[in-house]
Amino acid sequence: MPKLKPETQRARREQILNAAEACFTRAGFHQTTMQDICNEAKLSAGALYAHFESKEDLICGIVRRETAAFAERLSAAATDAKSFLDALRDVAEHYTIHEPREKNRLFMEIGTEATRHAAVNETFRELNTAILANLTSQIAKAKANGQVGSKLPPETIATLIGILGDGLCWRRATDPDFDAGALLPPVLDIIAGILEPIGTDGPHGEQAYSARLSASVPHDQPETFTKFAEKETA
Amino acid sequence: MPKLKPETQRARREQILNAAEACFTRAGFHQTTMQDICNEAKLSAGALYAHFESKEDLICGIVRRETAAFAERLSAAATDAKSFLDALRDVAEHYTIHEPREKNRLFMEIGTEATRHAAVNETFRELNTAILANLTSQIAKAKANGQVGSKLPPETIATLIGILGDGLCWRRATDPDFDAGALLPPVLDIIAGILEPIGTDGPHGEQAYSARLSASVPHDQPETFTKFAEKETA
Amino acid sequence: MPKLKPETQRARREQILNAAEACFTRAGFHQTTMQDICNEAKLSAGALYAHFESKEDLICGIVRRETAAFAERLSAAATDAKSFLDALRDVAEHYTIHEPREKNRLFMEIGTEATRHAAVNETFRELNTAILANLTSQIAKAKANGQVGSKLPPETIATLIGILGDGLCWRRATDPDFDAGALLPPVLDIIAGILEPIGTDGPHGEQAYSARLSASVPHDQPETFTKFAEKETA
Amino acid sequence: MPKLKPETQRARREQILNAAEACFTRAGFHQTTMQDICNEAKLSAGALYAHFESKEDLICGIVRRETAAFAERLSAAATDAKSFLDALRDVAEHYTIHEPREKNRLFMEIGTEATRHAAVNETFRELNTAILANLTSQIAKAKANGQVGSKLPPETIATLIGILGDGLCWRRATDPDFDAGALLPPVLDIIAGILEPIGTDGPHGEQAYSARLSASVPHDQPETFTKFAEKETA
DNA sequence: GATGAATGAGTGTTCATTCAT
DNA sequence: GATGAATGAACACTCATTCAT
Repeated sequence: MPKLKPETQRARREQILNAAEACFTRAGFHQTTMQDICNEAKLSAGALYAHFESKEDLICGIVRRETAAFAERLSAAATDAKSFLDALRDVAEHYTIHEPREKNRLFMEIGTEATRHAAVNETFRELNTAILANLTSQIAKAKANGQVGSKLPPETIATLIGILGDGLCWRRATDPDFDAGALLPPVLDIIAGILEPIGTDGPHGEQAYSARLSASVPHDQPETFTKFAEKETA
Repeated sequence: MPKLKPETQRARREQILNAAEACFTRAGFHQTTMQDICNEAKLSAGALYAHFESKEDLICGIVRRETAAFAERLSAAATDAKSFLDALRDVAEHYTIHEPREKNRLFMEIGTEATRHAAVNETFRELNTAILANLTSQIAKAKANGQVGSKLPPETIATLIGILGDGLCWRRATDPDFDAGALLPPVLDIIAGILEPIGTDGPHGEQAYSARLSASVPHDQPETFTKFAEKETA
Repeated sequence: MPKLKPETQRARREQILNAAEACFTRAGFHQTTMQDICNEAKLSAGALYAHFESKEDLICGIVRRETAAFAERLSAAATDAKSFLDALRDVAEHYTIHEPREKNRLFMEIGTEATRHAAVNETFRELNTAILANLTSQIAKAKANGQVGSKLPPETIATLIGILGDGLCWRRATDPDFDAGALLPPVLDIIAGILEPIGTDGPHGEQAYSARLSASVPHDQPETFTKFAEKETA
Repeated sequence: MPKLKPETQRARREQILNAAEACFTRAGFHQTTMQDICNEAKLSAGALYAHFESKEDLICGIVRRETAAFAERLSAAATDAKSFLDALRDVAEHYTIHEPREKNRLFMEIGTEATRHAAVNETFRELNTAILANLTSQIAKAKANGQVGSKLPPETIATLIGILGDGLCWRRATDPDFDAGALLPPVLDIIAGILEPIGTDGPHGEQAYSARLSASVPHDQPETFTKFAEKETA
C-alpha cells in the first residue's frame, strides 16, 4: 500500500481530532479513554496512533486547533465588524452564548492540562502569546490613529481584555446559572472604559456601549492566524 | 488506643488535607495517587480512608477548605481595610502576588474538577454562591450609603468583580511570564470604574486608584464566613 | 482488673458467636467483615480478638455450635419421639421447614469452608463423625432388637440417611421454589424403605409413612451430644 | 493482530475457563485471585478481562460449562445406557468415582456462590431447572410406557433423585473417608425403590440392583442438552 | 481488660500503548 | 497501512489484625 495522500492524512487527523474533542468535551481528558476516541472516530487504536503518538499529543492537537480557531474568529471578527469593540462583542457572544457551556469547560480543561504537561504547555503558550500579540498590535494601531485614548500600554490593555474573557469563560463553565447575556453588556462597557475611545463623553455616559462605540474604534485588518491552523493540519 | 479527642481528629484531618493539597498543587488531581498523599502525610492508606471516604471526598475537603479560607480572607480584609476597594486589593494581592503560582493552578484544578464530579461540583457551587452573596451584600450596603454610584445591580457588580478575579488567577496560573504586580493597579482601576464611587471626579481621572479610592468607599462589617471553615472542621 | 469470671467469658463468647452467625447467615463468610461482626455484637475489635484468635477460629466456633446443636436436636428427638423415623421427621421438619432458608445456606457455607481450611475441616469432620456414629449405634440397636430388617450395615444406613438430609438441605438452600413440605413425606418413605421395618407389609404399601412406621422402630436413648456443646463453651 | 477467528476466540475462552476451574477447584473462589488465573492461563490480566468482564462473570462461565457438561453427560448416558437406571449409575459413577474429589468441592463452591451472587444464582438455577425438566420428562415417558410404577409425580421423582445426587456429592466433597463405591449400589437400590419398576418382584428383593434393573426401565431418547454447551461457547 | 485507630499487603479492575498478523 | 488482541504496571480502595493508650 502506498503512502496515504497528504489530503487523506489531513482528513484523517481532522476526523480523529473531532472525535477526541467530542469525547474530551463530554467527559474531560482524564475520564476519556483512547478507546472512547477510537469508537467515536470509528477507527482502530493502531490507526489512531499512526497519527498521534500519545494521548498528550492528541491534547496538543486539540489545543492547537481550538486556539487557532479562536485566533481565526478574532481575526475574522476584526475584519467584519464595524469597530474593535464590535469585534470583541461578536467573539464574546460566540464563546459565551452561541457555543454550548461544554465548550467553556473544554477550554478550562485545556488550560489546566497546560499547567501540568510540558508539551501541552508549550503549545498552549505559543498560541496564547500570538493571540495576545495580535490584540496588542490592533490596539497599538488604534492608539496611533488617535482612536484609543487610554494611557495604558497596548499590551496591558490586551491582557486586561484577555483576563475578562478568561474570567467570563470560567464563570460560565463553572456556574450553570450564569447568564452570559446579562453580563456581556457591562463587560463590554468595562472594555470601553479601558480603551477610553476619543470623541465620546466618557465611557460611562448614558449611551449603551454599542451605540457609543460602534464607530469609534475603527481598526486595521489584523494579520491572519490561519497559519496556526495550517500548522496543525500540516 | 482509645477514642481520639475530637481535637486530635481535626488535626489529623488537617494533616491529611495539607498533604493532599501539597500533592494536588504539585502534580494535579489525576496525577496524584492516594499513595502519594499517604507518603506526604506519613500515614497509611487505611488511616487516610478512616477520615476521607474517597479521593473525591478528599477533593471536596480541599475545595471546602480553600474556599472557606478565601471567604475568610475576604471577610477579614473587609474588616481591616479602610475601604471596600482596599479590601479587594489586599485579597487580590494575596492571591496573585504573595501566594505561589501553584496555588492558582490548584484553584484551576478545583474549578475544572467541579465541572466533572457531582459531589465536588455541589461543594464548589455552594461556597461560591455564598461568597458572591457576601460580596453582593457589601456592595448593596455601600450603595445604600450613597458611596457607590453605579446603577448596576449589586449582584452584577459582584459577578463582574468575580470574573476579574477568576481571570487574573487563570492568567497567572497559565502564564509564567504574567506580572501580577503590573496588572493589579489597572484591574483595580477597572473595579473602581465599575463602582463609580461618589465624590471623585470620575473613575478614570488622573489620580492613581489608591489615591482616589482609599477613603471613598467605607463599608460595613460583613457577616463572617467562619461558618464554612467550621463546617469543614466539624 | 481481675480476670473475667468464666461465666462472663462464656456469655461473651456466645454473644460474639451469635453476632457472627447472624452476619454469616445474612451475607456469607467471605462477604462478612470482622467489623460487621463487631458492630452486630456491639463490641470492639480488640474485645473480639480476646475471645477468638482469627476469623477462621470464629468459623470453627460456629461450626462447633451448629453441629452440636444439630446433634443435640437429633438426640432430643430420639428421646421424645415415638419412633426413630418420627425423630428423623422431627429433625428434618425443623431444618427444612421451621428454620429459615438462610440457615440452610449457612450450612452449605460451613461445609464449603470446611473444604478449604484445615482447622475448620478438622472441627467439621470430628463432629460429623460423632453424629454419624450416634446414628449408627441407634440403628444397630434397632437391628439387634429385630425392629430393622435391612441387611445393610448400620453405618451404611446412617450414611444414606445423612446423604438424604444433606441433599434436602442443599436443595432448599439453592432453590427458592423448593417445597420441603411436599418432599419430606416421600423422603421419609424412602428412609422407611431403607430400614425395612419388620412387621409391616413392605415399605411401599398404601399406608402413609407415619401410620406404617410410627411404632415399628422404637429406639434406645442415644448417648448425649451435649459434650460437644460443652467443649465449645469450655 | 487482526480480528481473531470466532474459533480462536472460543478456544481462548475455554483456556481461561480451564485455568479458572483449575484454580477454583484447587483453592476455592475467594482464595483465588485473578492473577492466579492469569498465571495459570499464561495470559495477562487485560487479555482475561477482554473475555470475561469480572470475576463473577468467570464464575458464571464455570457454572454454565459445568452444568452443561453435566446435562450433556446425563443426556449421553440416557442414549447409551440400556436403562434409565443404568444411565443414572453411569453418571453417578462418573461424578463420584472417576472424577477427583476436588470436582465435588467445586460443585459445592458453585452452589454456595449461587446463594450469594445474583448473576451466578440466575445462571445456576436456569440450568438446574432445565436438568430437572429433562429428568422429569424422561420419567414421565417411562411411566406412560408402563415401565415405572410409582404413583409419585414424575417431577417429585426427579427431585428425589436430584437430592440423592447432591447429597452424594456433598458427602464425598466433605468427607475424605467417604467410599463412594460402597455407597453407590444402595443408593441405586433406593432409586429403584422409588421408581418401582414393573415386572420385577419388587425393588428390595435378593438381586443386586444392576441385575434386577438392567432391562426393566427402558427409556426414550431424551432431548439433548447440547444447547447449553453451545450457549456458553456462543 | 477494653478500645478503636492504625497498618499495609493485597484485591479486582483499567487503560495507554505496542506489534504480530 | 490497518487491525485489535495483548500487555502489565498502576490504581483506588479494603480489611484481618495489632497494639499504644
